[in-house]
Amino acid sequence: MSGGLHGKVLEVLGGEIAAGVHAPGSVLRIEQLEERFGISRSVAREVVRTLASIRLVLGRKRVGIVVRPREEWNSFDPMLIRWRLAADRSAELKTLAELRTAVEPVAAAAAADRAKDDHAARLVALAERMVATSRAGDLAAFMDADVEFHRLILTASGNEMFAQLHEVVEELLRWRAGHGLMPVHPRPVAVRLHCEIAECIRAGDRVRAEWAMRELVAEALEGTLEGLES
Amino acid sequence: MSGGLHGKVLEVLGGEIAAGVHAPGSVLRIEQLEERFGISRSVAREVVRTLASIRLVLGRKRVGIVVRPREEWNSFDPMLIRWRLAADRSAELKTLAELRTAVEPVAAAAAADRAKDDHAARLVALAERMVATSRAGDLAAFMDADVEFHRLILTASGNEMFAQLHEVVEELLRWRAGHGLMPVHPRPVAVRLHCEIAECIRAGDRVRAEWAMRELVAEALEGTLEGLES
DNA sequence: CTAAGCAATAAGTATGACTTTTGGCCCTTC
DNA sequence: GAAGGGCCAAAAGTCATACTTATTGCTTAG
Repeated sequence: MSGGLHGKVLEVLGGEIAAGVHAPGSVLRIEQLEERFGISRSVAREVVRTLASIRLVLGRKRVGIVVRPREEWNSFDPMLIRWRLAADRSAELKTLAELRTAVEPVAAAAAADRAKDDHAARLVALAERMVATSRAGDLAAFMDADVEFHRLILTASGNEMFAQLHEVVEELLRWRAGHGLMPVHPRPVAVRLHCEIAECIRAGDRVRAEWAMRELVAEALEGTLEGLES
Repeated sequence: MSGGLHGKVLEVLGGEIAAGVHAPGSVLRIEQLEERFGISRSVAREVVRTLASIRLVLGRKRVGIVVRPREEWNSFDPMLIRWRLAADRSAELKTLAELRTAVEPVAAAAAADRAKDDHAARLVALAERMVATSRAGDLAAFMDADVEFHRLILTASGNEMFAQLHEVVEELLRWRAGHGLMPVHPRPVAVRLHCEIAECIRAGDRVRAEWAMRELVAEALEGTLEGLES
């Protein structure tokens, strides 16, 4: 991922495959990669191994490195998500927004059941901070609080898979803000819902927490889809 | 994954890490792996690269291969899911069941919007088959139809991430059946819900499809959690 | 006691040789 | 001429070794 030859080459080649430069079924050859990137066999092979673990490619003897069909790719891999955001931002954002719609309400319900007291307290505090920053028109601070709010719910859900999606939610939130599609003052209804969710989780009311979150993400999805028209 | 030295070693080492044999923060060394498994440097390094791509480990110069904390692991990776099912089946099943609860209702709604006619028709046919096999007491055939039913909805949702979860759902369905916790005849209410879902998707009624699916997965989650007591 | 520099260590990279699998070709056979 | 078996070459897979680079912890000088 970070510096190092492996990371650089991986980034380029993975990005290309994710972008569809190499059609599914087409084959790459290790030697070809060595020449193209001026790298040694070891690095080329390790890059291929990494791509194989994301299920983007499959090495077959006497054939080469074949690009697998998209539906077999491991779409949850963070690297692949990055590459696809770069390649076709709107399609990937749509997919991610829909996933968020599915997960966050259930995560909120779980958090209402399982959140520790200090987590719940922190949630309430964050909701209050959102009220304050919203009134003050401090959008940057509002966004930070929003991101942290959702991250906290996902981790407090006690479900590791939910927790892992906090990066996805953050990406969605920040993208939407960065597109000026959010009004100068966040919508009051959204702020109110955040407060309600925090309160329900603190009170252990899983049903209402889930409902409020469902309302919130429904609105957010709508907004995101509208934003994708441009 | 399959045969080959790489796959074998990966399976063992990955399984160990997932099972907690190597505590987070502990370090492995490439040379150590070479000796232990009687493999060459290349294979050892490629195994480590694969584990690194699942975010189980992180190679650091002058230190070694350090095991990352659980919350950083890529819990959606199919390999890791397998390893965790093997290591702590009930915990992982609980996590997966909860994920399913979140995703399938939204997938059903999306399918109601986007399913092609032939997919919808196939869904209705599968629901009918479930009625028939249920009446006949043919549990194996019922299970196959059930698995295919959910797989079809997830792929028809048009969301690649949802589609990818069909293996998870299949695992859950088959596990529950294989535990005799399912009555000899599937619960009539469940069969009815499958029919309703298929019909709603065919009719393009996203709201009712989502609701019916929510009922279905809620019941399934309850059943799974009960089954996990034993 | 701090900061600069040095040395040992382990991953990372490079290279070349050897092994194994497998897809295609050819040749036989019915 | 279609079907089957066996040979060959190509490409991944594996191995062994040498060399490079970054980093940590120690040592030394200020």
